[in-house]
Amino acid sequence: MRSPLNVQSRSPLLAHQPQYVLVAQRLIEDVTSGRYPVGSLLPTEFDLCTQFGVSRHTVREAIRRLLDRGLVTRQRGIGTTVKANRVETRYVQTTAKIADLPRYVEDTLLVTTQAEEVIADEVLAELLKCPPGQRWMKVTGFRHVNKGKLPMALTDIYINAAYGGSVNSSAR
Amino acid sequence: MRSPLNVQSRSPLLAHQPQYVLVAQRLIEDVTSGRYPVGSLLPTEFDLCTQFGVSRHTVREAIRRLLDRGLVTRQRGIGTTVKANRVETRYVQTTAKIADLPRYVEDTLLVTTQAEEVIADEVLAELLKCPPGQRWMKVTGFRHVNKGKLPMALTDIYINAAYGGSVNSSAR
DNA sequence: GAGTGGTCTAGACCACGGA
DNA sequence: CCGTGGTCTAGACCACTCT
Repeated sequence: MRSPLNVQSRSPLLAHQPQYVLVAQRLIEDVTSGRYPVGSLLPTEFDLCTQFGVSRHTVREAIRRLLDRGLVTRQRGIGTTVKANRVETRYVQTTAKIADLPRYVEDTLLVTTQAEEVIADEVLAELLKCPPGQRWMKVTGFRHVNKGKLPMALTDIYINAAYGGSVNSSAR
Repeated sequence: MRSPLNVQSRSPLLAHQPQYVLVAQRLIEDVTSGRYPVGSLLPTEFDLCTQFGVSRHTVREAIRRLLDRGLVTRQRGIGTTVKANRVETRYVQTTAKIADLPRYVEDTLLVTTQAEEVIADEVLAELLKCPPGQRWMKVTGFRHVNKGKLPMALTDIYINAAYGGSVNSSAR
């Protein structure tokens, strides 16, 4: 194996990190450092198992974290392809809870600053859990608490183009 | 077990759905139909294993789908709590907000170089879409992958003073 | 056919919350 | 204490891609 994972100090003061997080950190480091350039293939699951000395389940759990962050995509029979070499801070992932939207709208106000149509590339497709190539309306804005005094968060909302018309009005 | 999962037709024309998708469909159906109301607990993993006649891994993979859709949350020692009774796939909201920082911090390290309170001048007010004169906490730092070898990004975080108190401590 | 990732099982131990 | 979900192992078979 490449080098044993840091089994973190037993000190109860230090937060315990699961192995798959440690593996993910190493892999993210390798991707962002250019060891695995964009377009290249990551080592196979089997290779990573022996490199890190962990089971396949742990390796897959680690790679899932890279997948969630849009760093890689995977294809059966092919491998794991690097798609990006940095984590986009803006894309903090919170999946759709349309049920929360009414409550959101009650308490907060979205001030739209930008709205444009985008085509989902592979990274965005993974983020949105949709097939690549799909059309989405991307709305950017600041979310304010209630009467719009204090901006609380910067928000990107992706609306499937097929339904964009109805939401467009609500965003205004 | 409650009832055997439909082992889908062997017809090659029908798309094969993995078991954890079928389990997830059943659970989503149970949540949206009100069998498990918002606020209630889902059966335990062990119960679901016997109900559906699948392994724990498959059950967990199914529940992960509900988790991704924001239908439930989970707590060790407690159980799986229903948080919403509607699933909506058309809208995906990604938000960069304070509450999401810890998850991001798992894999990266923010080395704070400066933290100060600023008063928004006209330029900053335009950037932040706020009235001039508002108080903000400005945190500047380098974001590193893992042990801080290569800075990945230079980050300026503006935190509205009204929310700055809790974040101030975590940033240092 | 060989190699890849996708699914699935049957076990194990741990960390946490509540009685 | 017990039961919960969280992590992890070792193994298996399958679907897919490429040669």
